[in-house]
Amino acid sequence: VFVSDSRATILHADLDAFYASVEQRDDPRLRGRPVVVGGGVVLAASYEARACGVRSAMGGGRARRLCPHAVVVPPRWPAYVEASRAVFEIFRRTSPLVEGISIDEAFLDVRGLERLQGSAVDIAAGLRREVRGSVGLPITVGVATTKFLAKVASAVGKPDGLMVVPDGQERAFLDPLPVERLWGVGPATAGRLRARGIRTVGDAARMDEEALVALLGRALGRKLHSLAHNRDPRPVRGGRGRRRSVGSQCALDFTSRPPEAVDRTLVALVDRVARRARKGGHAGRTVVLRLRFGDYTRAARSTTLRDATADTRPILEAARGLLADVRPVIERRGLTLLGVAVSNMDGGGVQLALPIEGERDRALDAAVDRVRDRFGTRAVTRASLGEERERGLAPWLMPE
DNA sequence: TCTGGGGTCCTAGGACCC
DNA sequence: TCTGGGGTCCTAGGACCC
Repeated sequence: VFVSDSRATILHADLDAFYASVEQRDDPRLRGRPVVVGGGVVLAASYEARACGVRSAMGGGRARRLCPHAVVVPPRWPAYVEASRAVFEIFRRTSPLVEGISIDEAFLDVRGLERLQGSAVDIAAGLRREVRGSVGLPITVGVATTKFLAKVASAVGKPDGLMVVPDGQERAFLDPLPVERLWGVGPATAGRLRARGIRTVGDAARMDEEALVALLGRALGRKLHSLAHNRDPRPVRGGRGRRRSVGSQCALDFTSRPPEAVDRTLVALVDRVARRARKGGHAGRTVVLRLRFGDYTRAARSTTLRDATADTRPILEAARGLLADVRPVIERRGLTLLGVAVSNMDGGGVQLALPIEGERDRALDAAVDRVRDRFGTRAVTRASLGEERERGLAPWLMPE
């Protein structure tokens, strides 16, 4: 197919059953057999295991009941990180415009590469061959005119597939799909839609935007209305997106443990979060304590500091204060999960988190993005912002 | 269905300011 | 003294995603 003038140039590339596929690649005995990665909770299930109904995020006990002959293996994080790195290298060789979404998926915009590499479909096929050939993993690629539709296409094309939605065929492709395929429709939203008889994307597309807004709220209603019509203006953005929070949590039944044990866990969590924040050059103003109680209800408590920080001590102090406030609830209901996060990394407005030592340039880049986004101007550059700050014209850009 | 760990975004109400 | 409209920030909760 020659589609050099097609607008379908966005690729969504998604590794299939990623962790499980890495395990099958590295241990030939696992090939062709149902494989479950993770014991307590299923982190990934091979397609053989999925055939028995095993899904990720499922409890390990249920998975074993559904698929008694499955091989359960513990996760090997370093192997997954290395495999991901190798695949992303191929992504970046394929297109200069790559937006990573997670460890195993990315968007690529291949517009303008046709003369060099052939049509978007050719490029997608080549990408799949190369990932299979040099990394040894199956990958599915969706090709379409928008990010959203490329993602839907890859989901429909799984596993080990190539799914193209040609320019002009978008509605025909989307309409019959269940609404759950829309990004942002989970069990709760699907239930509300179903209660109104909306089962397919086509049903949603036929609704007025106001009706969807009335049903689901402003943001979600508008978004779903747009997506159902394949309106998704988001460009593929290269580079790292700006991180909004850094957190860590630990699921554990603390009910029979003394308060000192809870505090020790808190200290360890804060230490890990602060370390990771510093390593990534992040600092935030809001400290969040996440809790799950004995009855599996959840709660979060937060407090906002005067200044952004990535230091262990102020974060720990704040977290201890929050914990003390919820102590009575914990004593009544028990505690089964404790988490700490540092968020509010941009301090609101266009203000920037305090940069950690050595992070000046990255902080300036982020400030440039932020100002451009906020004011819709391209007139600002890193040099001009840095200069403004230096001359004291915009001290809020990078408080030190 | 007996539930991990890492995140994102949205909503709503209250405090506060002009 | 009472009131309006417009805005920001903070907190809490919820839904969703991988």
